[in-house]
Amino acid sequence: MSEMVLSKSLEDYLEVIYHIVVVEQAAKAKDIAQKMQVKASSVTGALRQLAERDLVNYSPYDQITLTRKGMEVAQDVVRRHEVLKDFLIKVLSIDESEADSVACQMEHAVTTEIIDRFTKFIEFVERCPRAGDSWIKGFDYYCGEKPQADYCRKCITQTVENFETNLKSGDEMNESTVRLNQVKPGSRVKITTNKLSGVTARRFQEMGLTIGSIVKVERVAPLGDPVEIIVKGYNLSLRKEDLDKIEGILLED
Amino acid sequence: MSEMVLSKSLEDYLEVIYHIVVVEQAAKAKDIAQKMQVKASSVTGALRQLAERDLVNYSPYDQITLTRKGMEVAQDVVRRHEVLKDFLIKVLSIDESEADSVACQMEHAVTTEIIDRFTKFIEFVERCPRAGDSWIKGFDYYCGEKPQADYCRKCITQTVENFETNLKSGDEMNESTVRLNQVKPGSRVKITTNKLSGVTARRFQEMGLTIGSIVKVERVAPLGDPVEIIVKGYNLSLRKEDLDKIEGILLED
DNA sequence: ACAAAATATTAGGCAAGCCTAACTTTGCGC
DNA sequence: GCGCAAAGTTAGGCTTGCCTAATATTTTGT
Ligand SMILES: [Mn+2]
Ligand SMILES: [Mn+2]
Ligand SMILES: [Mn+2]
Ligand SMILES: [Mn+2]
Repeated sequence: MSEMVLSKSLEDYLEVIYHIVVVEQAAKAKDIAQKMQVKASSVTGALRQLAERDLVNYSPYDQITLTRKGMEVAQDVVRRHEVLKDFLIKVLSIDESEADSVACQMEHAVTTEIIDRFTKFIEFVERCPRAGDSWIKGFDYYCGEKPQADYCRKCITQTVENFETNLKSGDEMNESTVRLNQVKPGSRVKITTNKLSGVTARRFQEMGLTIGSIVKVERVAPLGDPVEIIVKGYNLSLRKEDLDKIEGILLED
Repeated sequence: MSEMVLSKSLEDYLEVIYHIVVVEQAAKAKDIAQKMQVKASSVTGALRQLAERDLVNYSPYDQITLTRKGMEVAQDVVRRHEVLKDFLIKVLSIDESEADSVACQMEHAVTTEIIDRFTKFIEFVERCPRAGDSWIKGFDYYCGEKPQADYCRKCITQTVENFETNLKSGDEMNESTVRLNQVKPGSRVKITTNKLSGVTARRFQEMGLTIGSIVKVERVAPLGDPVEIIVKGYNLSLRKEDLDKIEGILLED
């Protein structure tokens, strides 16, 4: 068993299949070929390799779906892709379609630890009162023609405003992270952290409870357990001890 | 002629050869092999391809050097590498050796425009009074165990301090960019921008006047032209009109 | 129900990049 | 100058990942 190192190409196939099966219930070779920009015969070859590694359920002329393990790996690739794309768009202001294609190449170069670091960084930029949206706008401005003095005047003004607003409101961060088990029925949360592991982690991921997904807490049973949540349109019922390991950002209604 | 799209592998060979020839005067196949972690016979194959594209001067058993074009392309690859590595180390606090190996994979995925954006961003983080070193330290802290409230108190304090210091000193940026032709003899400058193009650009690059390199202005001739500078141990004599197109950060001392 | 069209697979081939093993060339010590 | 070790090259082979062409299967329309 062990390391399961996939080639860039196979990671991309997995990614493409993932994006198909979250919409349809099974992937067609033709659609995979079209999204991968390859001929159908290349898809057959890739599917054989993925099936050999137990990442897709496949046999000739049969339905193509992801196995449990395949779903897990695919989601990991997709997460790397999305985080990098987010960084390129939100922080560097690269345009969406270029960000997407560059992210899809970079995703194969980075470890999960580096992606976590990117995630934290984006989050930090969004939430730190010294940074935030206005700071990123400042960066755009800074990238312009003769920006320095002008930018800096704005920057310092903004700094003071932020400072005063923050002190007044008592809000130290721009948004607050909560654990899912602290959330009251009716609230929505954007998932940022998932510390579950093993089988439970997999199960939840498959149910759509992934980083970045938005979850609404629906009902809490009389004894606080189980808790019913809605994610991607599905109702799920989870034990409180598991919710404890999932964090997110509380969204305004 | 036109696009000259090199494979990742050939870009890496070029990069390795570059790093050798800036120290020795010619590259040995054995050393290339060792740095590329590849057998010597693979090097021969790569050299043939690079020679075919006019990037290296090579024929069997002969000296291996970079052509003008090869030097240019190599420096472009090296720049992509260094900028990404810098970002990973300075902004995300990834450790040096991992940053290096990840950068060497990412470098093949990014365009020059994206690299420019990274460069500007690193510069912005270093120079903006709202960010700077203390902000990045804040990020490290933020990544720790239970950091939020605590971090934010520091952050806000720091913001105010920065604000006051900046207002007092009248310095709006943490460091100031100067054009090389404005620099007085004896000063050192870290190059950040090079707007030269064509043959001149190439010549200067070859002489070691690259982004990030540190240059000392030695003497200015009576009429202000030429100017003598030291870069990477070499004395160079440049015309004032060219210096005009090069910018950098003035270093203390 | 069955032919035609669409979809998928197989077979065979090619390029890139690496390898090992066998060879040639170079250059150094004596 | 000569002989030998080190360095470099060539030949041939392997894997990955793509292709085209031919074949097989499934789906669709009547
Ligand atoms: Mn990809
Ligand atoms: Mn991708
Ligand atoms: Mn590289
Ligand atoms: Mn590199």
